[in-house]
Amino acid sequence: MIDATLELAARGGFDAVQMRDVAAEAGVALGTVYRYFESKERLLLEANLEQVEALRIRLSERPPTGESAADRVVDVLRRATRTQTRRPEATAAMVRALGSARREESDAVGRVSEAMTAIITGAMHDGDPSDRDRSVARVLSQVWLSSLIGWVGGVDGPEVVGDDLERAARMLIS
Amino acid sequence: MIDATLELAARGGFDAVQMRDVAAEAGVALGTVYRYFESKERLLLEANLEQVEALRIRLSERPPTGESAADRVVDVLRRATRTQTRRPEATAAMVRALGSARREESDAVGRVSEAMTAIITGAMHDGDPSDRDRSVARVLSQVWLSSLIGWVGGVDGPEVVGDDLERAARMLIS
DNA sequence: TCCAGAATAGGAACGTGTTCTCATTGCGGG
DNA sequence: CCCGCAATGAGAACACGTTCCTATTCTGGA
Repeated sequence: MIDATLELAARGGFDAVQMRDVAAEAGVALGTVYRYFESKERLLLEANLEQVEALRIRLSERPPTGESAADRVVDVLRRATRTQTRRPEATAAMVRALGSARREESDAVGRVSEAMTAIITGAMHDGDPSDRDRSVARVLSQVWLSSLIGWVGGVDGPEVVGDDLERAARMLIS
Repeated sequence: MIDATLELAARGGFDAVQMRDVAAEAGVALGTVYRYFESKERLLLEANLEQVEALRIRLSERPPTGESAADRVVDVLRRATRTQTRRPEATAAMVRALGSARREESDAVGRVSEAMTAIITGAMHDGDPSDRDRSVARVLSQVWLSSLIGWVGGVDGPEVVGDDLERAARMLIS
């Protein structure tokens, strides 16, 4: 079902992910989709979580390059952003699910946000992150989300996401 | 119509703002609402813009206190956050509209975002903001949005919004 | 005052997320 | 093998955002 979701999302964004179509594409009944995902938002959030986890795995295989912590963080964020802006419709669908989540999906939103923060702290240096590291990473993940919202909402162009993140990272990481 | 929207939003959040009810509460027909607001999101965004502008006016009447730029920015952000967390349902409705906006509403989202950024630069010091000021203010407005999303989505408590903003402001403003 | 055109009221209708019902299928224990 | 029960299929039904249509009301200019 998540594969079907990603497929439909990649094709036409949030609106193209219609629960009846997800069911049909996955070869199950509509009720079965709702048996495992309580809402369309949750379905997209779980799909998003899978993508973020995949990114984390890719990063562990090919760690970021760069001398300083700031360079490594920027490298990670730019790579992530490039991946996301390459599949605009799918990203837009998942970002919209993130931005319009209700309380029922707070756990899924929290997991996505934690995964993004962990990716950033992981790029800073080996070992446990300090409190300040965590604060910086949290801010960067917030900039990340807001910037993506601005992009999928048509306010900014896709290059703005990476630029926003780089500027923020360089200001925050001495 | 915007008053009716705010009234309904304050009562029950995003889901309580039903276009038929907005029309009834405002004493107009449903088609009339759609004549002036092309979608529910736009209606909520215009309502949000009104609130943000009202905040800007309040701030110009009672400017932020504080010796340093950082203190003044924190003061402004905390006051704004307190206003927002006092009306949780109404804020949740407007934040959800911000987070799920489509391209058609990009102008409204852009205006809200610019207004928030202007509020922050205005708190820093008199006169024109420098490029760095603008960058800092943009990051803070992005943290603001993401943090509100986390709060209305039930991921974080209301106090986290102000704390996030204060931490970010103190890290960014020397 | 009267007319043309815009604005509005009132409400039907459509699409899609969500819920619900009921029949059918698949499965583990007797 | 058969029963009980959970999972699923299939689809109807409902709610609400959105669109559309028609009759009525309002408004500004001749």
